[in-house]
Amino acid sequence: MHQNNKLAMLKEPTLAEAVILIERAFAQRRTLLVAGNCHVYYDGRASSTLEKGERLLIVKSDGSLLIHRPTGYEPVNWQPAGGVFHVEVKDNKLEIQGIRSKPRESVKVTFDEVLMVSALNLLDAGEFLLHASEDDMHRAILLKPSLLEEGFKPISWEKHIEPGFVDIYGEDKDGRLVIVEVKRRAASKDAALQLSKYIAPIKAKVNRPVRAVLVAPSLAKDVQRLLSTLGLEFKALDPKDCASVLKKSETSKLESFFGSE
Amino acid sequence: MHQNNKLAMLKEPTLAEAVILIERAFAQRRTLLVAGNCHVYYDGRASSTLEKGERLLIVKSDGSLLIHRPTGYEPVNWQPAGGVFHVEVKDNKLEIQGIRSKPRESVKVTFDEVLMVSALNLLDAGEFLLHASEDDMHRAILLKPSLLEEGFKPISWEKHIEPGFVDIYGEDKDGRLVIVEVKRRAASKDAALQLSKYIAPIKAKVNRPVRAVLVAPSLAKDVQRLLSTLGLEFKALDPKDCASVLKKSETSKLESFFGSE
DNA sequence: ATATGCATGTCGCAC
DNA sequence: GTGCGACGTGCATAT
Repeated sequence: MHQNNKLAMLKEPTLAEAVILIERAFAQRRTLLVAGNCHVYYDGRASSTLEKGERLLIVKSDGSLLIHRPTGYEPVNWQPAGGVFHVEVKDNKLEIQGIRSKPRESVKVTFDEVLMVSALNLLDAGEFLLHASEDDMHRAILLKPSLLEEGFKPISWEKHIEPGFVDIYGEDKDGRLVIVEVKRRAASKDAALQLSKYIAPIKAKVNRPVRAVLVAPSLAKDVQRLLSTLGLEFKALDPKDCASVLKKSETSKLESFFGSE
Repeated sequence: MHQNNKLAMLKEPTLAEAVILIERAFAQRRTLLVAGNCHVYYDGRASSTLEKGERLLIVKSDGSLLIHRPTGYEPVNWQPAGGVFHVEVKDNKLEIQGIRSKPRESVKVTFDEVLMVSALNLLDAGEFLLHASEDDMHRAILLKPSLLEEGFKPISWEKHIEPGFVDIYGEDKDGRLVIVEVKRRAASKDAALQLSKYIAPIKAKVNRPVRAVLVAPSLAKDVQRLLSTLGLEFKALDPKDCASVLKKSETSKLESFFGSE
């Protein structure tokens, strides 16, 4: 077995050899990888069985568990963080079981052959930044309301109006109220209906003209017609363009602080 | 390097050694694992950066890609199946890039240190079976309508009624129409609203009493009140109980075929 | 090809 | 703790 502070690994170990390394990986909270021939049972919110085949099992230091088949983006079985684990050799098979409470569920993986075991001590404090989320779109519109239309003045955002929250709430150049629903993907029928359900309650409260605008990069097939039926408007806006607006704003803030050259 | 038909792996290889194995893994469509210190850029539907840290990269034979940090169920970056990959050593760093079309996007992983590389030839034809989906609930009710209520007679399912599809559609023991919306989790406000929007169109068409029943294991906090407001009913039903009903039905079919002993 | 809705969704955030 | 909505959601299915 190769082993040092960062990495311990076994190639085609016996089950007895594997179980020792796996136990130590659990005890020391390493990232554990086990590749081999196994079957899997899951029971919890639903239940599933996976017949024998070769897969990769990953158990992370926070107690999350993933079982990956050789194809597919998604794990075939999994457990979110917080599981506790048990490993043993029984009937000449290596059993790894992860149990989670709230909700109560368990995954049992039974290997009859292990290709590889690896215990990794991964250190990762790197920052992760994502741009062009729906939240970026909100912020871009608040920062530069003309993205929606000239003369738009935001009043509030994430405002709670029964029956839910309105993304952005403002008034147009003629003083009419504007309700804005933002989507980072092509707006579906559902988005239009969601927006429409706010109109009546708000009209009832404010007693002045109310407009409702759906903001999204595009509209799904038949949503255009639905919009006119429901009396909604549409404004095309791309999430990545919003991210640029925010970035440019950061840059110009820096420029105003440090000078632009 | 350890190597055979199923498994090739390198512990703490030089970048030059790593690149050779990685290229071969791509060429032979192996499942590739690379653990090491890296940073990641993503650009496509959105964009992201991940600063340096130790992670596990997985590239599967179908061209899906996952980057896993040492904690968290979800990959921090990823690419669904269909990507094409390129690897090279540049500026004394190992770069692996995955590119996907439709939508156009790419993930670039740059390692400055590699802890481990592994290329696995995983064979997996095992069948996967899941029980207790929403679809199982539909089927259980159709098979045994008394799960909903005594005297219920299903007429159709997944019936298209503007503005969408009704899960199950039937009539009760008194001949009233019943619209059923099924949820496998606690029913939310949204589920109630979704169901309610079918009532008016259907009433307009059939000109006889219409009931609407929400079927779910439980109700979210304030949904009870909303139900009375909207004139909806609730029937508690657990997805796993539905799965048992289906399983028992399978068993009894087998029994009627083979005899129960 | 596009649109619609489920998912063992997961995750974060507000109440 | 529970509810609610976003997600680079992914994915299957129906049109």
